[in-house]
Amino acid sequence: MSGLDKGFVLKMNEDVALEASLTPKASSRSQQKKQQILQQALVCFAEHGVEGTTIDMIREATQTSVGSLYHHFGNKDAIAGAVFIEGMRDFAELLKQYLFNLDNKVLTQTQACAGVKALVYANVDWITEQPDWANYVFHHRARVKGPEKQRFKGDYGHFYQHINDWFAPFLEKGLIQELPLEVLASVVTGPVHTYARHWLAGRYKVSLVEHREVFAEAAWQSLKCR
Amino acid sequence: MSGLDKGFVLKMNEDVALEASLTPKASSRSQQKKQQILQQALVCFAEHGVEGTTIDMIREATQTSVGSLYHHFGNKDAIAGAVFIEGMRDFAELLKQYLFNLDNKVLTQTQACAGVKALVYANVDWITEQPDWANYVFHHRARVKGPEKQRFKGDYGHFYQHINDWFAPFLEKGLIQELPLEVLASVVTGPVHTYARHWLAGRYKVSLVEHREVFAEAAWQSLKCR
DNA sequence: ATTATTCTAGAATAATATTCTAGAATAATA
DNA sequence: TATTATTCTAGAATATTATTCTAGAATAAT
Repeated sequence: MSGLDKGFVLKMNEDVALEASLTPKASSRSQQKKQQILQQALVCFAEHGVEGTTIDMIREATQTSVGSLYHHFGNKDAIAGAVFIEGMRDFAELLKQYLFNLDNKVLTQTQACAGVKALVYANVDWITEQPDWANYVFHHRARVKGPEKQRFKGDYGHFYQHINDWFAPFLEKGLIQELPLEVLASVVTGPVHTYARHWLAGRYKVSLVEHREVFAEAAWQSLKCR
Repeated sequence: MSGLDKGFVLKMNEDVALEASLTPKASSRSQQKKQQILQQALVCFAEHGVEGTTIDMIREATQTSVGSLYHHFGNKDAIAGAVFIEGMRDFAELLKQYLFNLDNKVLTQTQACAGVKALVYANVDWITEQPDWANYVFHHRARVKGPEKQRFKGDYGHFYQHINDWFAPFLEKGLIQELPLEVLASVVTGPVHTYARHWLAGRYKVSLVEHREVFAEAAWQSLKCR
């Protein structure tokens, strides 16, 4: 941990604080219920797909009532969207640890390489530890809608910015190729994600983690300046 | 064209012939209707998403009846699955042209590079020409179920094998890194697909095709032997 | 020309999401 | 602690949408 983690991680801190101040103490028990719903919903979704799971299944799995479900989330799709956001938050937490504990003051090639590889490692490791969540996140980004979508965009944008900032010095010093940010991101995560999608779907037999170093090395080779 | 295209392209030739022989001439008009349904379904899906489009929308768009829809396809999901398969077939057609017109008898680094880049070009160009279809294909592979899924698996497996065979000589001669096939595939298509997903979703502003050469070069750099 | 088959139509049915109303639990305030 | 306000739970009622079913029209086979 340390003093690094102030105010980013999807910049949820302010928002959570704000919400908490709007609805004084009410939450705790209620929040637990919401978490339980999201958790059980993920289980259902992983087993039957989002369309395949009925509200009634979630109701049964959480030992609650339709009224309660619709009270906490306005409709089925809002549950699906919330599961996505929760997953992304969990992933961001891990990535934060992997990247922001590295030093970006010493601008050596070794450090640039470590940074790039940290991105790959974080992806590989989270996907490996949370296969259901990862698979869900891969397929259901579009479930996030309306105001939730806007909020997520903002929060994730901040997070993305922090990553960008971390790498900026290395780019300036010419240790990493000067490509558009989106292209860099795609080159680093693309291969891992593509492999992961197939593996999670059962189409590839060798687990993602076995290629952890291969993907990390490939990413670095694509990005480093020659 | 030429003498290259015998019996692959998703190995549909035999099956189509078989089906045609089972239901002698019946098809033509019926097939046209099926095609029209798939086409209009894609339009609806692109606009409202699969869940967002009702059977009634498709019925209206195709000027037909529910009975007719359910006669041609057993249920809504079968329509969704068929749209996916049709899209993949269209893409495979293009890839075939790009790759199999190249020479793989002359085993030079230049030719190996051309082969790898052809894969990237085919992806970039098809996605650019058929953005709706591409976006659909990216998100709805899981819609293919039951016997259709098995058939698709077989057909696509054959196609994949042909690509593999094309590259085999270059691998043997040590012009391309000896990595597992799935890893090679992920490194080549991963960045393009990842960028494409974001672009198609409107999250990236610069169009995919503008990075065509960048992705092609990156793929080659990752794969070539040093 | 007759018969069989495939296709179209739309009403009837079934499955499922969503809304609504009443009351229970919990928190806020005095 | 008693009172009041708010949030939460429950399940029946309703609405939406997918699917089935039956009859008849169009097309193909003999």
